[in-house]
Amino acid sequence: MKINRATDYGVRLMVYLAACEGRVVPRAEIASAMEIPPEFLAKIAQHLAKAGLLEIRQGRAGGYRLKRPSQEITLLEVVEALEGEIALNLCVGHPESCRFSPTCKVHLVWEAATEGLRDLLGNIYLANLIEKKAKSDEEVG
Amino acid sequence: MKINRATDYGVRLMVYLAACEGRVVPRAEIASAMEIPPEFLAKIAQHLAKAGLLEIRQGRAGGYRLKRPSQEITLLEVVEALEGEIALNLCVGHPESCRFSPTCKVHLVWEAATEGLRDLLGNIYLANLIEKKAKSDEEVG
DNA sequence: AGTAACTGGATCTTTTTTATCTTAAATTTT
DNA sequence: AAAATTTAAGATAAAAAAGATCCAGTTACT
Repeated sequence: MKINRATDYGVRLMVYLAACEGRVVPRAEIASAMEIPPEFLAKIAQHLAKAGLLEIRQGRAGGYRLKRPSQEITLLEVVEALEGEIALNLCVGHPESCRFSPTCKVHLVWEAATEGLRDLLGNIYLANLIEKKAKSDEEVG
Repeated sequence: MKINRATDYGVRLMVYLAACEGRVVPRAEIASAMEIPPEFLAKIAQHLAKAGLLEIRQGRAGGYRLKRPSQEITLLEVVEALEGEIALNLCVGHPESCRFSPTCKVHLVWEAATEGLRDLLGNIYLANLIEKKAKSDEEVG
């Protein structure tokens, strides 16, 4: 019951991009800053791109960039882009996988827990997750 | 981000035992009723026994039985007996595993989500999960 | 054209999960 | 005490998933 490494990396990637505000960031920079194996990062980025969460620029000054504003991308989207829809047990979302699920009270618990988790992650936006750079009027004023 | 099969089986086992109200239930019966490979079930039961959740009777009329009343055993205990303490990401419970965690806002999210999940499971008791047999005064009114 | 940067698919290694096999021990019945 | 039944505990194995890497090909800037 853990997210996998790819998801962890993917979240780091997205948060890093959010902090870069629209700049096209080369993969090597992210890999080094976030301590992610660069080749693995490439794969993760490709998934996130297919899910419409980031934009890939190929060619000489290529790299990655968020596709949408960081205020509009939730952690849930990032996680589910990489792991598929969250389901804490097989029977969640696939009741047919378990003969007992129609009458099973545990099934209901897994569903409730899954929903709770999805709700929580669905209310957190990348913008909430970046360390705010000190801005003059915030910092001094 | 799923419980594993052993945990699913373990929960079924515990709920089945809860429904059997203190009877010593042979492994074969549980395995067959709950559709769990018997040898695998044995391993799971051993774990749960070590965690003090069930009692194993060896020998001829042997089998398994809850160690404590079903009103006092939570789903959280069962899950954590089999998977270790729930932690949705490596960094939860082991902040030293990630260089970034001291300042990482995502870390806080994983912690909050983990706590949410543990709370939910910690408030559900085996007794809540068994199908009540129709009792005359409940059923007929 | 030349170079820098990413793609997409294949491959490979390691780890985890799931399951089984085997010998031994415990307990009840005869 | 012997026999029958039932589980223990450790080893092993098979399958699946996770994590990582490689490379030929493509894109785009200068």
